[in-house]
Amino acid sequence: MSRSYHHGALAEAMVDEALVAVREHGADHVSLRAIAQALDVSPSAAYNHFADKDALLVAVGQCGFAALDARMARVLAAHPGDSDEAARARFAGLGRAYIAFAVEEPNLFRLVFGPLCAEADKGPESWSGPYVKLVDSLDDLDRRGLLVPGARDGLDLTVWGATHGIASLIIEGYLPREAGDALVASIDQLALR
Amino acid sequence: MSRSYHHGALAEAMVDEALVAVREHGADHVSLRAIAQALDVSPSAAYNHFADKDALLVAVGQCGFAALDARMARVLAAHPGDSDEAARARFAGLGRAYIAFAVEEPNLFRLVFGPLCAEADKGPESWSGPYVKLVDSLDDLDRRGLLVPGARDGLDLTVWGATHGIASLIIEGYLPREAGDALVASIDQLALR
DNA sequence: CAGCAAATATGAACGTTGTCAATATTCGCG
DNA sequence: CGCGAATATTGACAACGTTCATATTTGCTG
Repeated sequence: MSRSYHHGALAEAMVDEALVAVREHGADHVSLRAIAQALDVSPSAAYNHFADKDALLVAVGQCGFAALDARMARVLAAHPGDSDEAARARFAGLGRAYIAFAVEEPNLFRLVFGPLCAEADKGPESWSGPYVKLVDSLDDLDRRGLLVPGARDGLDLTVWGATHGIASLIIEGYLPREAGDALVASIDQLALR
Repeated sequence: MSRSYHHGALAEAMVDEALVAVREHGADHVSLRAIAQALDVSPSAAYNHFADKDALLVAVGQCGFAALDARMARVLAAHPGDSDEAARARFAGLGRAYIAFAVEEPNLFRLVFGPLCAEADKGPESWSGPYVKLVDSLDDLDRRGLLVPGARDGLDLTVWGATHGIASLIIEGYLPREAGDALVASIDQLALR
């Protein structure tokens, strides 16, 4: 036989394969059977590791979430230091990274923030990654007195919302890619000094 | 026979039925066959009026878009007058209406701004409705000198993005419903004076 | 080392779905 | 009336998610 009866690590292999399929064709238009076939495995083999096709997609979404978090972490690492300049660069970079992720991986972005994955892990606990990075960055700016007075309240909401919204609108074709930079500039102009 | 062989106005009837189904179960989880059955019509009858199942969903999305536009128009009509107060109320009301639509009709909102409908009518031409209402409102505030100096540039982007993003994040469960009001307050605080 | 239970994969099957081709029915116009 | 265009039907097809009974493999325990 070409392969051993047992695949060995089917769960992870299926997530990897599904990840590729999602990035290429979107979470809809992904077939469990096709993924199984690509892995030389019976279609029903998946049900030993995932309750559902949706469960597999949720696992893919968690990978996507991790990728977004890693991208934002990389930005923070790229602008270290205690200077005001660095703090500004970190803040702007976080927003740009968020939008860049959406633009480069729109199907993954849609899955991560779609109804399917949102049901799975709601609440900002598992959301600790990107969310606290934004909050920390804003706190940092605030501590340095770089924020417009009185602007801190609700600013995380506004910034996250604006970033997420612009990212969504760009990848759906409602706004051009340059809108990302314009958004960052506008937020800087509104909230920073 | 219960009804004539010809249904007469199948296209509109199918859109109406599909609209209900989308609002209840989401654009995914909508079956063309089920809609046809609800209308006592053969499954393939739809293909005389729509190229695709997707085409039908796009038509539903256009209804949803019209509903959003109508909601925003109603807000403008509810706060007439030339006063600064009215202008502020119109601006805040537009944002609240956008978010309220998303909260009350999340499945419709997702369809309207999803990849399916976005492909159909991209560009702000057909988008004239809600988008120009926002732009006009901002221009109005600017003309009255109610905007923070220098804030007008890119503010439509930021406001639309923030509103859209908050709406999305609320209906996916990442943010509580109150975030809508907080967002409006935060924008007022940042951009208005 | 033997053997047994748990884990894992298979195959066939079911019901459902979107879609198409061929056919039938109806409508409106000459 | 009759004929073409519009509209609906029937039947079929392939693909899908899912389940069940079965087969194979692994790893632990005696």
